[in-house]
Amino acid sequence: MTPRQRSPKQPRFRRQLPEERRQALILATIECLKRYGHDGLSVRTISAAAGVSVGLINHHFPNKDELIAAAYRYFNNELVGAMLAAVARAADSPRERLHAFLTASFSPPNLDADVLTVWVVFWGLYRHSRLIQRVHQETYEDYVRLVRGMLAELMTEARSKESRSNAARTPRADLRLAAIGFTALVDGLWLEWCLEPGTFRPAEAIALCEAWVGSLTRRTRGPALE
Amino acid sequence: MTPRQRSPKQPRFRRQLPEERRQALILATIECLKRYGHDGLSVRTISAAAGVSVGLINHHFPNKDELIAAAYRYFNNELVGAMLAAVARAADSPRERLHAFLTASFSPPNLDADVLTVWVVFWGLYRHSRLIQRVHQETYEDYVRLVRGMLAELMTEARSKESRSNAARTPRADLRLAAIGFTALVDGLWLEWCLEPGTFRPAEAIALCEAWVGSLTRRTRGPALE
DNA sequence: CATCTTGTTGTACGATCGTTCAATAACGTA
DNA sequence: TACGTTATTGAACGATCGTACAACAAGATG
Repeated sequence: MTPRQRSPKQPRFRRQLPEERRQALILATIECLKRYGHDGLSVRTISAAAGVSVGLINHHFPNKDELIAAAYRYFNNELVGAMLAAVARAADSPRERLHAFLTASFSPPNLDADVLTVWVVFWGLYRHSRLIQRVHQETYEDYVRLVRGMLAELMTEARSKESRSNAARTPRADLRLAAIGFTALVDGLWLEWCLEPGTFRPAEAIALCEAWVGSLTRRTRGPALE
Repeated sequence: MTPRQRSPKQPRFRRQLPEERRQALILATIECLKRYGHDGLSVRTISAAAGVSVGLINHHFPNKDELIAAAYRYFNNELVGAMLAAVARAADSPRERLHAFLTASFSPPNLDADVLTVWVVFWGLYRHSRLIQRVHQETYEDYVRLVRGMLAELMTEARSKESRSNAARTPRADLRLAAIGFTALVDGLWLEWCLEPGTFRPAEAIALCEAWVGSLTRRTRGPALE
């Protein structure tokens, strides 16, 4: 009987370093977001998921919004970090780097409906929360720089390989628009797949993106302008 | 003084037909969604925006979720209807129809950060609400059919114009992937603009989409497959 | 003008929200 | 072992949530 009875030496809880506990709460927040969407963002749900009492959140974070912003920062950094790592891991051919980027974009853990749920909730908070806006601004620029860098490599490579006569003709405006279009295509396909996974395979999404980049570099002006 | 004093014959409220009141509540719901995001979805906020007391919502709708689902249905129908109308209004050239579609997509009232806010909140509800899922399924298929129809026109036109020898070569798979890629590009650009309106102009988004479709129809296989 | 129907009001209720705070106890340190 | 620091608990608070419902009144009907 009473298998639940605590032996006298068994502590009822374990103290942790503030940094570790903060990280655990951040992970619990994201987990709740995946499981319950926006409704998962209550201190009671989060603290229960973290195996901790309600009051502890306000001991490690000034308020709930700061915890959510911290979770958003972690989530963003995780994504950008994974992308940077995937690209860095690939060979130094621009084409292979792009392929690595796309493969990472269209495979787990990124390609997951739960991940979309998390993003959507954060987007929903974006417009009315200065905190979320600031975190977005601070973390997203690394992602933009990565995309622009990859495309710039590809376009200069294609430019130098194609012809030596008009080597400097590709205008800067094309890189800007190319990055915009590429990001839109990747994000749009990712969104589409997460909303309805049955309609196409990840490999097809990668092929679509690579074909877009291909038609971009085959002719110097690309599909960016008619 | 007391300009607020009601003259004895002034009625304190006006009775309306259930259908009219329902519609007014739906419009108020969308308005609150635009203004306050997810936090605007409370019966008190909505009823205040509609100039009506709290209890009236539960008199015209079985519960709050049904009101939200009705608002989602209206919002979807409004968008799809505007798109169908814009395309129907255009001349019968497939190119012009596509242009009309893109122009409607990338101009007000669709191209609006407030509209994005509304979408994001609905997406956030999608995964955990059977009601929202059903409404989405019922209303979105018209949109998909419109896009597929436009692209099919363009591809068959390009096919017959290009060469009579291999007229029947364009595989069906290309239309499917083309529609997927096109939708992704349009939605992705739209999302990007709403999140950060300063980075590119609507006309540039339209040009990007038309260039994509152009490179799709120039060579029979298009950028869909390498 | 009296009557009836029913759209509308506004209070009340229980549940849940985020936050506060005094009490508790885990665990490093002397 | 005794002490001190502080991470942790859990009850309590006021606010707000969605819903129910009895009372009210607008407007059609006779």
